[in-house]
Amino acid sequence: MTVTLADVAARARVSPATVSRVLNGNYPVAAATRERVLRAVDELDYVLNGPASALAAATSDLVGILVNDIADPFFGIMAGAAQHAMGEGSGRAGGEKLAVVCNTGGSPERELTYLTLLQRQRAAAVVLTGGAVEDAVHTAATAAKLARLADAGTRVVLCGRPPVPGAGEAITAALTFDNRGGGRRLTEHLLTLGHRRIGYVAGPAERTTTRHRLEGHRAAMEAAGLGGAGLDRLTVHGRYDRRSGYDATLELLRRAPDLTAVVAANDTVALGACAALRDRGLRIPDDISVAGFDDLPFSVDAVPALTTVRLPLHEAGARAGRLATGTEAPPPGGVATIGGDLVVRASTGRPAA
Amino acid sequence: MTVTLADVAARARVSPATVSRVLNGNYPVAAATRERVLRAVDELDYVLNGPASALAAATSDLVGILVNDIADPFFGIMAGAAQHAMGEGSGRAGGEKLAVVCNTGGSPERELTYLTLLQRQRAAAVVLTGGAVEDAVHTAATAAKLARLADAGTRVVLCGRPPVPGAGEAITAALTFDNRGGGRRLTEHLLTLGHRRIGYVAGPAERTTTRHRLEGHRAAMEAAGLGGAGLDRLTVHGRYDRRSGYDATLELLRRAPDLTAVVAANDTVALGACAALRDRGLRIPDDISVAGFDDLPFSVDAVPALTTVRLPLHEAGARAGRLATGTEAPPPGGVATIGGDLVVRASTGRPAA
DNA sequence: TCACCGGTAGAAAGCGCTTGCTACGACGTC
DNA sequence: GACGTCGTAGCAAGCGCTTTCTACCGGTGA
Repeated sequence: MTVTLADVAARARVSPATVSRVLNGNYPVAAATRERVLRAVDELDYVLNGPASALAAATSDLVGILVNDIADPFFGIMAGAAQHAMGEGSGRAGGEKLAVVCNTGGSPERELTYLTLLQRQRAAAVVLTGGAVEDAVHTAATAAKLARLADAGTRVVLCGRPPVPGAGEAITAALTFDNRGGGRRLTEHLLTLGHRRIGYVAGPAERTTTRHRLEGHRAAMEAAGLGGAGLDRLTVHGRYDRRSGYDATLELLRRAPDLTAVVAANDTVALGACAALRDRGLRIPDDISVAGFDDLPFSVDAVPALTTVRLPLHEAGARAGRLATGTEAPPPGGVATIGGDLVVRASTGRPAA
Repeated sequence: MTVTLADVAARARVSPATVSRVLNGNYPVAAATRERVLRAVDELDYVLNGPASALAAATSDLVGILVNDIADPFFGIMAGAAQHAMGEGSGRAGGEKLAVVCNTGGSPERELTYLTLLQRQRAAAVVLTGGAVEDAVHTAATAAKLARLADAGTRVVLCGRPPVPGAGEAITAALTFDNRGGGRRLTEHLLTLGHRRIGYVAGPAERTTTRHRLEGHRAAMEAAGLGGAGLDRLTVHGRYDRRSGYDATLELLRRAPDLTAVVAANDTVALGACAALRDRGLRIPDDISVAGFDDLPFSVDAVPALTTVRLPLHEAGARAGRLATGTEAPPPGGVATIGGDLVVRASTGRPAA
């Protein structure tokens, strides 16, 4: 029924070995022979059997990209860039990688499940994007899983996620965002404008990204002499989505009606915050300033346009893709920190009085 | 080095066959034996070799989901839902599907490439989402490829894409959106409000989605006696992104400064349109109305909130996922049309005068 | 002219798993 | 007490490919 290597070989009047070599292009084959084989492949519409090939060669061309939320452009952009970068990668014809993205939904269990599935497929590489959950058990489990992947020859690259504690060896390269620095600069911007009562709508408490951004914010606040217990009251945790930003902002307003600025965990949350503030009759930035993080495409279109920290998601994703295919050498020490740029737009201004 | 089935068998003091059967759970194995095998699997931290298993069984647990743009929530939502639905699917332990999403970037070539790659992996199913490119050559190539996939046993399901001409047999199920009907109702809404000079910012000319939505729009216009050649002048094609919506709207305004409403190909484009109108000093909806399509999450947050056609992306994706895993029976005739609901919000109102 | 060599192609041994078929107790039945 | 029968487990033959090792051929330098 299905066409096999042997069929092609028969048609081209060569041995299966030769066909394999033509297809893999890593062994000298006379031009005339190659030609004949290629023609047979074409005529028979032959497609290599991936599993068989993977089994025999003990390698595969599958690359997994794990994301927390596939419906979130933050991940979509990185994943798309990574996938694209891999497509470019290999020069040789059949060398296509099957770059696939797996949606963990932010669940560490699903993350582990996907890692196992990829391990099962003997994936060539795995790219983990986004913040990690900070839970000792899961961190250890993840580290162990990554270690097993690594010594099965799978390349492991982290994109926008800090190095996994205890998995140092296993990781090919880690591209981490300077969330702390970005958070600090963002709040410094607000402080410079004259704000003193600044609320913070944070992401889920147990995520690294959440913690780092919040730490940056607090560092800035403390440096301005605004530290202390009050900060906790002005921080509300939630999910990284619009709805959560909306609710958290309402809660923030309830706790401190005299806020002059709200910093959101990311742009999506900031959008929710804006909606909440508007619904409360507050004008942005006249009555209250709002700032986001990430600079997703829609942020410039928000009304008013969002002040935020731009993360080079596209570049980071592309680089992760190249790292995963081995097209690019890992940074010295395996870890590279990627900074974010403060982008000041219309959603932040001087406080009212 | 790596643990194999045989190692597990040795440790559990049974034959490899028995281990395989325990793992696959499709053959009676005595409870005590099963127990022993499972313990060995655990102790050895054994992970099945996917390629080997796929080769021997001539099936795999890979399911591919093809999307046009992974950074676009329209696709992200469907893909996420599909992936999630597959996770639920199988009751049995090892029955996890590796649902992966592949980003074609809207390129028919890449789509074909991914289909080949999935065919090579002997994927269990393939889900194609989003509109197709209407090009005779590519349509034929796609139909042929789908046919080959189908008779290699791969389930093919279409989600938000019309049936592929010439691939009827090959397709397990097609879930198509009623883009035409939605487009018509949207424009009818505008007409009812009293608009007569309505511009249309369309998507790429050669896509089915674009054509269907536009046809719906025009059907409504013609029914209102507003058909004819003028329609072409009031239609500008572009990509399905914000930037394109911005530019196209400017062009539209240039052609017909007296427009009272703009219908956009989708919500993202509508956002760009809003930005352009605002930059031209027009107020929405006082000076001009704007409508989108899809009802993506951010649409309700736009200022003003976007009037649009809600597509049940989540449900469609989930259903596609179930269809792909065989959890749900295909609709009669293999094709189901999914309607969209008109959602009237603040971005549309009566024309100025 | 002959041994040797670079360049190509083939033979065959797996890669790790699944599964049809066989084997073998332990029962139940006539 | 002999013989089906049922429930379980093992044997062994591949699945389709890669790759090592071997073989062959025409040309070359001695």
